[in-house]
Amino acid sequence: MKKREVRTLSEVAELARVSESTASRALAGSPLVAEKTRKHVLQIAKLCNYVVNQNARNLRLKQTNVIEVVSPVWQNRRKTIADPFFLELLGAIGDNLNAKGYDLLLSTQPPWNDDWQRNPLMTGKADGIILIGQGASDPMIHELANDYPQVVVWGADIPYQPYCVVGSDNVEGGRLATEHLISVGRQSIAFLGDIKMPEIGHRHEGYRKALAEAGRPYDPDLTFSVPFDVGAVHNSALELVNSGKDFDAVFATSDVIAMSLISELIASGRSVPEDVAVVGFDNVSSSALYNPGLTTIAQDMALGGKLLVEKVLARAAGEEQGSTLMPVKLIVRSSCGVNL
Amino acid sequence: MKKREVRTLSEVAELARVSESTASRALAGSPLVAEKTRKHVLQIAKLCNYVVNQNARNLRLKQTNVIEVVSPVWQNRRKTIADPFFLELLGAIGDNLNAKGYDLLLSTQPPWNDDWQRNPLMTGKADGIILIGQGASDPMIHELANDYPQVVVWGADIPYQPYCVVGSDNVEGGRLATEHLISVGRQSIAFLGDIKMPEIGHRHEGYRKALAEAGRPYDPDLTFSVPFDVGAVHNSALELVNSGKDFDAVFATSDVIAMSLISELIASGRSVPEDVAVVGFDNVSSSALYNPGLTTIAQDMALGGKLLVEKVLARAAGEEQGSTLMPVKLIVRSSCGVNL
DNA sequence: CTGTTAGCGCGTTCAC
DNA sequence: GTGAACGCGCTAACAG
Repeated sequence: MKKREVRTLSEVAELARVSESTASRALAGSPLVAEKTRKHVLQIAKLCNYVVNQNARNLRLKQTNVIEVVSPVWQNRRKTIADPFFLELLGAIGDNLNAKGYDLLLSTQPPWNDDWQRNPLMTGKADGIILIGQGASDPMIHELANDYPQVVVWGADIPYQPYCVVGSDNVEGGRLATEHLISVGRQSIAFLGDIKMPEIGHRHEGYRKALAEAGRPYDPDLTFSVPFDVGAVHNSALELVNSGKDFDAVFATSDVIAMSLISELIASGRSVPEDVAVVGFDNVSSSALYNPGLTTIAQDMALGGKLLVEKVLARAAGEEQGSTLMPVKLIVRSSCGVNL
Repeated sequence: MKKREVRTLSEVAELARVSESTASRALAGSPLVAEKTRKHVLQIAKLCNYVVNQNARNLRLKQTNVIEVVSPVWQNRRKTIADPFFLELLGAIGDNLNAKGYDLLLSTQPPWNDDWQRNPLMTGKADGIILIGQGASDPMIHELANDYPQVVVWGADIPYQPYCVVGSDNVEGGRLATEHLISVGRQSIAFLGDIKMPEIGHRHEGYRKALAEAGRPYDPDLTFSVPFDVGAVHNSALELVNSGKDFDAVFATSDVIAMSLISELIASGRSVPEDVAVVGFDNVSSSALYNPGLTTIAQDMALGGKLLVEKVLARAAGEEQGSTLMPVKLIVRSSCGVNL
């Protein structure tokens, strides 16, 4: 079994009887080196299992080839349902980063914690940051993006905040969901989600828009605001279920929330979709496996990951990059019954 | 708005009218520096928003404060259901790493790809590696762990492979699941899962053990082996559903597989738990939200993350660390009906 | 084409 | 207590 001891460039150079520079050039595939000596150096390097020390290389090159991904969701992980949506988006980001030769540093803490010591751009740990979700930290993001252009966020495009964001067309998503519920003959449609979060706020806008388009009145009592926290999701679903309100449909603003709601509905003796139709949001992979199959609004996570990576790398390279709103799609399954 | 320009230690030293060494010592909190000058340097540093460059620091210290987490699951992500189980374990790992001041480098590629160039231990990118899952790459893991002790894997403890693994007692889990199905009065219990994967193999052992303990015969035709790949999960669930085999219970080896199966069962007109009882594995958070609530075997992901981190850091520090088998627990919900 | 020199930003000997 | 010098491992500028 060959030992994989880490060696230094100078050792390789010595063994190959060339200078460090030539060894370096050979390894980097520089055209400034003779084909013969290049082959020689490469062979020696392979022989002693040499690999360049990225740390030293990065120090010299003043770059890192690392992008940090931060999920505020994680800040209160213990209270939070591990939403598969995040994993799917993370996967897409990882794939795209990898394809471009970048590493992914995953952080559970926002960059502005510990008096900005956590900021990987300041500590030289990363070349850029992808922030997942804005929530309440929008002002901090604003400040961060103001100092560092190489920041991109996944979330809602808030007009007066001029940082680069990639996200779905949440207004249209909300509209589509609600429109579908209306088209399927439902009369009283409730809304379940934390409208203080920008993305959810937009979905609520779409909800009201669809109502208006159909000439329906908007009843504020049918909007149930729920923080993204497992106890609260549960409580709000319960609150809605036990509200005594008369509703025959619910637009739940995430698939996980929809599932939580449906399980409560069923526990309370109501059936889905017969008694109440439900549409979710995200098109998480398990929504197809749910019983009943969840009708939902699909976000294109693959495209999202691609765009986030493209933009953050472009910005790290000094280019300008604007925000992008991605189209959404209605996926019809069984949780709303059939068209009447 | 204050600019957060990255400055160097020598600049801070100059501004503080001390040498680089003293500045370095002051920032590191060394006792070799006078309290007065320490305060002074710190103030200057704060004033110009100085943060030490970790890259340079690490190069000097020959360490990285980074642990790489690799999930082979990701190698074929496009075909794979984003299993929430992974996200929950990842979260636990991240929390523990963070608490110890370590960063988490997430990799979609195993360290032995690209002729070992991906190995973060060789490139100086990380101090240790946590591998999630063994699957078919067991020989490569074996070789890797042989060269580098600072590797820990989540999976099944295969006796003849002497690397450090943390995992659940899968045999006992399989036994508990099957025993429950028996105790609930089921006669013909099928097994659904890819027994070529070590962990699933152990669960299958437990399945047979419970059967034997109850004096039941083992019918190989009731074991349906399914690769962890979305199409195949679906196909195998379908295969099982349409097999014509006479079964009134299924032990599905993950919650996601269980959900997929149940949705097929229902589509085929059978009801759960009345016609067939199902128990899953993992106790993923959404299993409580499923309809019907999924009876399952809980793995302690929080403990798992804690142990993985403790062991990898200990090993990176040169200490010995053996494998750990964690206890599992049966969580009874509605998918098996009530005890007869 | 190749070797010599210098320095990325920091921590740590060793003198004073 | 403090400063000067050195080197972590590598790449880029400059000669030749």
